[in-house]
Amino acid sequence: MKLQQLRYILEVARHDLNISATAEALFTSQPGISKQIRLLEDELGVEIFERRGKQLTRVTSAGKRILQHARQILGEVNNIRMTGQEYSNPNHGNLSIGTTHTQARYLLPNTTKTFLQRHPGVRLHMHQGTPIQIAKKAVDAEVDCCIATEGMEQFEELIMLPCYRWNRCIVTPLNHPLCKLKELTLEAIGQHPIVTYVSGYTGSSQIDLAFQQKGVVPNIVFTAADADVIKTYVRLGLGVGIIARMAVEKTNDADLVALDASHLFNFSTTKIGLRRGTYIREFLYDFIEMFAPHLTREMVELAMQCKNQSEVDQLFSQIDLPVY
Amino acid sequence: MKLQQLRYILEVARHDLNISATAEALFTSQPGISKQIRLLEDELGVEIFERRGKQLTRVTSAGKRILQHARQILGEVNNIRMTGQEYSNPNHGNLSIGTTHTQARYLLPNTTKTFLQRHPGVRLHMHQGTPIQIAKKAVDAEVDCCIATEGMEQFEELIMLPCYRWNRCIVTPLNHPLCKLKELTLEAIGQHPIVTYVSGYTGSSQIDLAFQQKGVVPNIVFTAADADVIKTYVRLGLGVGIIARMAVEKTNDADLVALDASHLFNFSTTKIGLRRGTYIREFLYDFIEMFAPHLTREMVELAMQCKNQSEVDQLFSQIDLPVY
DNA sequence: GTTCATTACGGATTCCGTAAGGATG
DNA sequence: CATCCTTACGGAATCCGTAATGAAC
Repeated sequence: MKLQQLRYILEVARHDLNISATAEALFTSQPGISKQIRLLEDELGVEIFERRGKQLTRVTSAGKRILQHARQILGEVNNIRMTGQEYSNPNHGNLSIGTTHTQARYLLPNTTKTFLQRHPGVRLHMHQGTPIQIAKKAVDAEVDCCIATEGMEQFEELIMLPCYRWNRCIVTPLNHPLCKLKELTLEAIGQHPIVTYVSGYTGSSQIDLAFQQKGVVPNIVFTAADADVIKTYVRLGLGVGIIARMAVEKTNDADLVALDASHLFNFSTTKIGLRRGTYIREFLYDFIEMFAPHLTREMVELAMQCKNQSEVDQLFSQIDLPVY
Repeated sequence: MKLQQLRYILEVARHDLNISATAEALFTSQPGISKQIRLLEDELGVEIFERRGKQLTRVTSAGKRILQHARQILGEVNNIRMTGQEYSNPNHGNLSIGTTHTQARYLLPNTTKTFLQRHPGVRLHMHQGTPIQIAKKAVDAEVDCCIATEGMEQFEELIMLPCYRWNRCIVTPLNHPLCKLKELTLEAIGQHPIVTYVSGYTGSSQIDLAFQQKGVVPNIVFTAADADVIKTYVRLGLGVGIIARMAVEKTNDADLVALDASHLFNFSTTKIGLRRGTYIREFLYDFIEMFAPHLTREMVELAMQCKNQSEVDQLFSQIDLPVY
């Protein structure tokens, strides 16, 4: 049994059982992969892939188990590699973080700035995308961690650490009718066209939920993936915006009015997602703690040992998260 | 990184950092191992072993971590191998069980007989030894599981599943003064020379404990590793025996009197020890359940996922064990 | 001087890429 | 006939054993 054989079967499984495509992706030849897989199957005495003629049709039952173990093995191999790097060059390396626009634009700048000053040898890579996209990248080990508010729950392999809680505000042009109300209500908001986040982004599900519970059908005329775009359309008079409170800046947004709407929507919690079994380098611990001070190395280590997310949630149930 | 390199560093660590001895044990050459280790260290950029001149003196801090991961990897590699065997030949294979004399002689015969009938393709190997010896074999994967009453607690890597509870009896020659007592007491026993188990065997610690708590100093004239030897010396009139109740047989021991002593000693619990992360083949599940019917496949799987022994103990806290 | 790890080197094996062959839809 | 896996084969790299070298106790 060779490590590459394990790598090959995993990659072939990932590429829909297409050896040619796998070979291309791995910059090697089909016959090479084909042969190694056969050799492994011969050695083990079991077929890992089911074949119809010369086509791989599906993973056998034994294959499924073997793939599971192989995944584990390659994860540990990576951990060994990381251990090597960590000790040979603790201050150098790469840190890849998947985030959404909201985090990258409004929350992370301070953290990253300090981080880069403290760790001049580390190169930081920001992968931006939808929560689901970046969660997938975390699962596939393309990024070391991901930061988002929703969409990560569906990935069993991710451990999610709560970072902070936040709520929304309504942004309107100056002198908008909504500004004159004594009390902001969903019903009142519902009478105006609304501009807000695309479904699946930045806690948008809580917005839908709140309106639904009140029996108000919001007139959402436009949705965007980030607050900057939303604010632009609010400025154009297209409607009132519902965005995260931290996405309003005093200096840049002086031409807008931000009305706090914390009483109208449930709070959302932004989380850091880490792949189970991933190696956490010293500077990643540092980054996490800088971003969310309660996520000390000790807490993160405890959380990483949890078997499922509910254990993690329990671990943090006593902690007061910062509110933005 | 190669699997053999990982195997080599583990074996060298196991052989007190002696590459020559390791080479001999693995039937290969020193230079081969030496070189592969160097190659691995070069690849990782860290020394795994500390050297004084050309001698390996100890494992570096990075090395300790790497060894940990390597252990994990080779365990999974073995699991893949076992999966292969399981599927290619579910009814054939080897089952190695480490046990003490007491189990092998008095408890296991029925189980093994039925087992061999049910699984004609499986070859059963009994490794006999002290509880500590067989626990070590389980840790080193030389046996698939071990069965003993004490001595296994000190091995973190073992998951211990309770099988049954048992207590002792006093065996004497016919017409011995102890037989005439209305009530058997430790004080009475203490007035006769005693023949019992060697320390570390078959719950001997409970015997010491009971006497100690009563303030009686037992006159132990002879100890042996098994009840058969003890009974022989009782027959010779050397003293009264304290042995496990299940070690008395009606037919063979008609020339002895067995006095129940359950009220004098704490009950002991015999357990099956399984190495954490070990692969359990179908027929091993069957063997375990035949030996201890409450240890169903489901229960064993649950127990194997426990992080520490106290979790396991909790899992079985509600279960009524058989008493012998 | 004995033990033990490293370096040097040569033979055998393994790996991997190209090219050709065969099966499927 | 286009796609895709397998077999065949040759060159390159790797592995492993023997022999020689050198450091430590």
